[in-house]
Amino acid sequence: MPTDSKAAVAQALRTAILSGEYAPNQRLVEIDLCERFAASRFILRAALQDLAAQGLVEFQRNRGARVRDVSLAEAIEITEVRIRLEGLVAARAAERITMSDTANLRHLVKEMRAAVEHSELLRYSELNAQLHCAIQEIAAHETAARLLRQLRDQTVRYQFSLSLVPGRPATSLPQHEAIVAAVTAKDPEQAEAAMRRHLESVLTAYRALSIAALPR
Amino acid sequence: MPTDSKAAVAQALRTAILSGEYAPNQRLVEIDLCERFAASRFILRAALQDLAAQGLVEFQRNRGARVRDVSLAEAIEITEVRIRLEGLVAARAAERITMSDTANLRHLVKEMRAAVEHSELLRYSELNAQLHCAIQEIAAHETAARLLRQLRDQTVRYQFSLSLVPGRPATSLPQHEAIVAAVTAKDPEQAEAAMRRHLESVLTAYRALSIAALPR
DNA sequence: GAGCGCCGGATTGTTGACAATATCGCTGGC
DNA sequence: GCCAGCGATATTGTCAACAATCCGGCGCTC
Repeated sequence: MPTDSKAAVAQALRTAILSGEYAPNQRLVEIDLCERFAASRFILRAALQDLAAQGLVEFQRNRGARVRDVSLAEAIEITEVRIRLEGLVAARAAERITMSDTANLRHLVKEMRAAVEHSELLRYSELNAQLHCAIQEIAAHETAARLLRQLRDQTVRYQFSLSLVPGRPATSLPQHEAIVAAVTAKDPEQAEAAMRRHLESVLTAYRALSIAALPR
Repeated sequence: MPTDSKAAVAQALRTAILSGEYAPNQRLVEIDLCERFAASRFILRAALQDLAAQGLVEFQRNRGARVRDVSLAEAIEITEVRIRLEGLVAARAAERITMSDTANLRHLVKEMRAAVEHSELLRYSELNAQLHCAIQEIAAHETAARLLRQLRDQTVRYQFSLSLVPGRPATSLPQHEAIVAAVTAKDPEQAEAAMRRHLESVLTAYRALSIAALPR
């Protein structure tokens, strides 16, 4: 990328979008953003183009940029891809895990259990992200990690509503435990299988949402 | 994207890079490209940024763009991802295939067989791409297709050298036949497995290259 | 003769202004 | 009262010029 400030602006705008500060389909007027992020239109445009390449915003000719609205159907497609990629990552993590990694993962699981017990949904959701992230770091698979980051960004909106489905933490906690068990046992195949099972259940939850949404 | 000409320039430049007209690490001087593609620097820059987002070129601050050199290690990572994604796509294709699709796939296989018999390497390589492409179209999985296109673009260079490995077509032809057989039999699991086996063998070939390259 | 610093050309990064286009409200006709 | 056409305004798309930076060659010193 030409400039370094572009990256900073892109990152700031990304977090703003992900935090829901800009709603899907909301127009992103360049001048307003320039003011907010104290950047020139040139820089801002470059940042927008970056985010467009990552699927967070989309351009319409002569109508500028808007926050891209990913449909539930698309979220399902993305999850189907994630199942495979996170499976790969889990397998690699099982091959490469060290003892300090093991301690870290077990600690995370313990905290997740506590969060579920105390019904701290937000905390659980946060730990969930941390766990997946930690496994990705252990795997050290740059290509998969980059793609997963992108895909996850596109579905944050749904991840939130998923975590609100009653009973979701209760079903996903043991799955996470199974994943960590297989990864720490250095069993790539089991790890991949456990991760796939976990995300398959996420996929099922999405499909349920999708059916629920149909007959409004 | 702002303009439509940007997309055209990006596409032209992409094919130029993929065809090897610009070598890895070769500098892409903006003015020269402007002249060649009859575009303003503004447009050209936007196109470059696009290609950078797709991993085909990379920027170095104040030193402009150059063709990105993907290492063999990276090609291996990419293939590991492709194994999973193409597996997903094959499974989906098996679920959705129609009769006319079936005829099309079988025709492609027949041509591949002929190409192998006559030792037409280039033709076989071309048909190979067509087959994978056809399966992707049947699957109609936009998310996976987009990612695969990107990943494939990054590895074209290696795909060429792979097809020159002696005996490669002989081993990959039956694998392709197995994939088509499973997909046309509408058996998603078999299709995914067959595709994975096929790409695993590609991966093995890459690893062999990588070892051969080590002791220079 | 080798190394170091300086200068000039080449190339990229950035800006502000201008042109093109869409959006929206207004006016007038029916 | 409503719709079509039209003009004003807001916004984006593009450009050409300017500033910043890097690269290579030159001379100077030791």
